[in-house]
Amino acid sequence: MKIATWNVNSIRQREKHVQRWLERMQPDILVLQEIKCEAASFPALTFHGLGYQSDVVGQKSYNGVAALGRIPFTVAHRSLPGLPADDVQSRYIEVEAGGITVIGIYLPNGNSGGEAGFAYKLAWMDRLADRAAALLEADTPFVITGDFNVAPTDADFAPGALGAGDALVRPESRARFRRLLWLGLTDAIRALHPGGSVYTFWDYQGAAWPRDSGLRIDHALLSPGLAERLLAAAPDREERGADQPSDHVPVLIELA
DNA sequence: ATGCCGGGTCCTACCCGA
Repeated sequence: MKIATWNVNSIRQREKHVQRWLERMQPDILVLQEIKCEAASFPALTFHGLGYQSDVVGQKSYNGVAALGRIPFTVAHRSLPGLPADDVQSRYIEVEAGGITVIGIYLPNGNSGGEAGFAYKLAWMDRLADRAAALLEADTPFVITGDFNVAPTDADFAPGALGAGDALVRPESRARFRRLLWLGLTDAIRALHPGGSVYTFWDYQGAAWPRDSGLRIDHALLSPGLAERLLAAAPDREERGADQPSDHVPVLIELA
């Protein structure tokens, strides 16, 4: 089973990129982040023509996530359980497919909005840990994948690519990421690539891509049973070299 | 740390991302 994630930075700008990538890689499930549109503007017909059903958690201008599947899937949640009822940010989709729960997330960046914006990120991560704990308690096989906006260790960003006060590396963000691991989840990319740079994002500015000044912030965390089935996990760097690319590349994992 | 790039939108100056 192949499960993938991709922050596309506007699906309307990246429709052709996603189409080509689906044809090339044939993931069973692909979750998307930062689609930056409402459901009515999502190019569902394009993907349907490739054999993919879709479900969209849309939002105008900002955020927005979606799931695409070439195997049947059902939607379990369109928002992160436990968040306040008046939270309007579209950042979470949870689907069930092939006997697995696939959670696609666009975790808040935390650098805008001052300390309140950072507190929102941390609260979101606390609710995510609650959700993971509930699924572990129920013995549900699951993967949480998407744009976590956390570089877990200093090996996960190029020297100089981030300042020490950045919300992507602040100790509070990293502590909450570690809590997910301590619950028993496996960081799929690091399990198979324990050393070195395995970046998933390169800024558009400052020639970050040609200098390979990247970040590893898109992740796939596996429940214990799925970790035993892990065959492959890697970002697809090739996509960053495409014409008019997203600043993130897809991350693909394969399970036996 | 930022806004050099590249999305978005009450359409064009300003907000946001990481």
